[in-house]
This record gives sequence, C-alpha cells and structure tokens, in this order.
Amino acid sequence: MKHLFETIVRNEAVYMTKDDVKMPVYSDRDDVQGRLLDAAEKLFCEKGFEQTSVRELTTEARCNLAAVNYHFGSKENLYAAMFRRQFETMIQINMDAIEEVMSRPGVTLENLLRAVIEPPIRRVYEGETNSRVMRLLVREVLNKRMDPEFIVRDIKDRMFDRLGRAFKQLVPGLLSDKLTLMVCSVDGVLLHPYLFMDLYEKVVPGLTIDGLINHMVCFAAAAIRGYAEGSHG
Amino acid sequence: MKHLFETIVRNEAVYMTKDDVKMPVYSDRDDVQGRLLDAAEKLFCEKGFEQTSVRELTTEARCNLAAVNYHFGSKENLYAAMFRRQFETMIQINMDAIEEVMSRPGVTLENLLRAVIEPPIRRVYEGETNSRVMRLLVREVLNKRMDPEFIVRDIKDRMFDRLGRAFKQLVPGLLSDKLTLMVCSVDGVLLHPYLFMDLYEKVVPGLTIDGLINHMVCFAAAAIRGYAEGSHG
DNA sequence: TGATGTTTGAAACATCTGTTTGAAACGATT
DNA sequence: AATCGTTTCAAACAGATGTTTCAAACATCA
Repeated sequence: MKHLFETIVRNEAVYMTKDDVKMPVYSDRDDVQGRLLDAAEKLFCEKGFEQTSVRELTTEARCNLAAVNYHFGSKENLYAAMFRRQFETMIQINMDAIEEVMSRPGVTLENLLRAVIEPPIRRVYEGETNSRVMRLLVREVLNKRMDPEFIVRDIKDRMFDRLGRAFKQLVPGLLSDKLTLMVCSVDGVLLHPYLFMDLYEKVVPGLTIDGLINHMVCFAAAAIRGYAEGSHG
Repeated sequence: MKHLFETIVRNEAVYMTKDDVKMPVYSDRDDVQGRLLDAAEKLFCEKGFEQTSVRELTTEARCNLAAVNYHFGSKENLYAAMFRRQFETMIQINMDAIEEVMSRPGVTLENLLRAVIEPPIRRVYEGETNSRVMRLLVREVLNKRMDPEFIVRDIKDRMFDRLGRAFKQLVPGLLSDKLTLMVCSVDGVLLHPYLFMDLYEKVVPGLTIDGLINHMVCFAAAAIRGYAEGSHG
C-alpha cells in the first residue's frame, strides 16, 4: 500500500454498508460515525495522520476504541472520508467564487484576485476548521504520502486552468504558455500567509487582515499586469 | 517537552562530551557519529522526524541500535544536531548571495531577485540534500512541532529584514511599512516551486529550469515595481 | 602486561500503535 | 416474548517504537 490516497482518488465508498442506502449524514452528530468524523476533522487537521492515534480519536468522539475499525474499516478510511469531503468543499467554494465574479459585468483583475484571495485568508485568520485542511494537504504532499496525481487532477485540472483562463480574459496581453506559471506564482503568494498566518502576526507589526488582503491583491495584480507588458517588448 | 527545537534555539551542545575538546567533524565519516549524522541528513529530510525510526537510522549508518542514544543522548538530539547545521548553512548561503550582489555597482532589482531565487531553485531541481531541509522546516512549522520563535529570529530578523532593505534601496518608491509584506510575498513566490517542484514538472508542460527562474524573477520584479508605482498615486 | 576508560553489541524493557475478538447490550421485527 | 441483525464494550493481540542494560571488545597509558 504505497499511497494512502488512492482510495480518495477513486472515490470509493468508505462506509461499511451492505446496501447503498446509508450515506454519511453530517448534520446528525448523535451517532458514533458523525462524532468520529468530527473528531477526525479536528484532530487530523491539527496534528496530521500519524500523530493522531485511534485512541485519541475515540476519546474525542466519546466512543469505544473499536468503533473506528467497525464503522470505517480502518484509520486510513476514516481519514480518507474526512479528507475528501473537506477537500471537495474547499475546491467547490473557490470554483463558485471564480464563476460568480467572472459573471459580473465590468469585472477587473483586482475583482478576480480579491474573490480568490479574500475568502480563504479570512477563513484561516478566523481559524476555521475548513481552512486547516489546506495545511494538511500541503503536509501530505511534503510527506510524499499523497498521490501526486490526486493533486494534479483536482487542483490543476480544475482550479488552476480555470484561473488561468480568467487571467487571460481580463489581461489580454498575457501569453497563453505562461498562464500556468502565473497561476502557480499567485498561488504561492496566497499560500504563504495561508500556511504561516501565525508567523505573520509575529513578524509584521500592526498587521490587519484587510491590510494583508489589500497587499496581496495589489502585489499579484501588479505582477500580472507588469508581466503582460513585459511580454510585448 | 513541548518544542523539540528549544535546544536548537539555545544552540546547546548536542554531543555528550565531558570536555569541550571534541567537536563535530563532518569530514571524518569513518566514525559512528559522522555516519549517524549522514544518515540523519538523508532520512530525516526525506521522511521527517516521526517517520524515521532509530532502527532505520542505525541500519543506514551501519552501526548498532544503541549508538544513537550513546552518542547523542536521544533521537531528538541527533535530529537537532543535524537540523541546526543544515539550517545555518542554508541561511548563510542566502545572506552571502545577497551581500555579494548588493556590492556590485549598478545592481538592479532583477539582479537581486535572481541572486535570491536562482540558487535554491537549482538546488531543489537537482535534488540536493541541502535543499530538502527547507521542506523539512516547513513541515515542522506546519506540524507545530517547531518553536515559532526559532523561525522569527533566524529567518525574519536576518534574511527578511536584509532583503527588505535591499528592495528599498533598489526601488526607492517603496513604502517602508510595506517592505516586510513584500518580502513575504516574494518568499511565497519562491517557496511554491521550492516545495512542489515535483508537481511543477507534471503540471507545466515543457518546463525548463531556466524558464522557471526567469518567470519568477520577472513576476516578482513586476510586482515590486508595480507596487511602488501604485504607492505614489 | 595489566589496568582503565571508551565504544560496541545483542538482548531485553516498557510503552505505544492499529487491529481483532467475543461477549454483552440494544432495537426492531415476527 | 423470542429471534434477528446491529452496535458497543473491555480485553487482548501482534508488532513497532525509543530507550536501557550489561557484558564483550577496544584503545590508551602506566
């Protein structure tokens, strides 16, 4: 078993149900499965996969030790179930934000950048659980425990390509073959405070969340526009 | 014991020597300590701290299991010894590169950016051991197992401040209170391919190392210059 | 050579890990 | 009430982990 996330990629069922009737119901937090998924979101996102023991999970979920293996088959399956849902949510939120802003008449590059940058930064600033899954994703990639195909397919083929097309639409001078690298660099600008928000608050005196967002939008916009002009000469 | 790296910060001796005569000699790879440090560089940087077992380390170093605890006191001390050395090396290389380029007459913003961006990107592209310690650093920060003070002191107070002053020197229009954020964003642009080089090769068709470096320099330069102009109006 | 301090080595230790087991409790249907 | 499948629970399992032990080997100096 090389890559943990092969099961995620193939989107296999993670529940040990014999009929396909039972689906994960996240609103119902009285059952053991729901509490285990809550505990998984909290603990896995905080400490990572290996650092979180089944005993911690079941203590947090106030259930028996064997419940993880009974309901999910294994610790890995519980992880995969929690991860896929969080990841899908995150991607969908971003895609919807892009579509929304691009449908507005007279949309500018700054509008698009703000739509992509502001929500995740605010989420991570407020410490939302959802935002922690992104750090977890990065950690998994760095740990080389996640199948790179997973990243390529879901992030590149969906978000990066969409964002690249939007850039080209708003800044016509951009060369098509540089779009992906452009998106990568913008992603770097976004990921940096996303990953290290704790440090930003220590390193940048008098930092406000609005000031940070404005800076990022201006920085990225200036880079893209300047890059487009440079391509001409 | 909360933070593993408190020992690193205080720069304590990690060798169990009774007299201060014995110092780590990295060139002499015939002794057990040297081989253990080599193994630590290789395995810790590849797989992280928890994922690397003492048995793997001692097998790689071709020595007995007890050698780690005998020579270094604990697995953590071995990790700290290896990490501090790699980290110091990395910072020093960057600082030297900045000083060198800034001493050149007629230095441009692009010169500075290239001096900061090119060497680490080439190192990670060629898969040098030294480059992996940066991924390890990020992993440790994300795992919250590293004392943030460590990062702040060594990276911010040395590299970030120096780079910010250099930016202001080369692009006079920049506002002083935005320098740190600017450096952070440039660091984001740099860190992105540094962390995810494997994915870049999959995601960007026809990517060359020179093309990537040129892109990053142009992107960062355009951002900084555009930002400076925007500050005026 | 003999004594001394240092280094190595195989084995054991204590603890933690994910998982399995089998009996008990539960809930619904007959 | 009796039977059924499902869920919970404490206990045990098998394996891996970092560390310790203590005797053997080694080097150094008297």
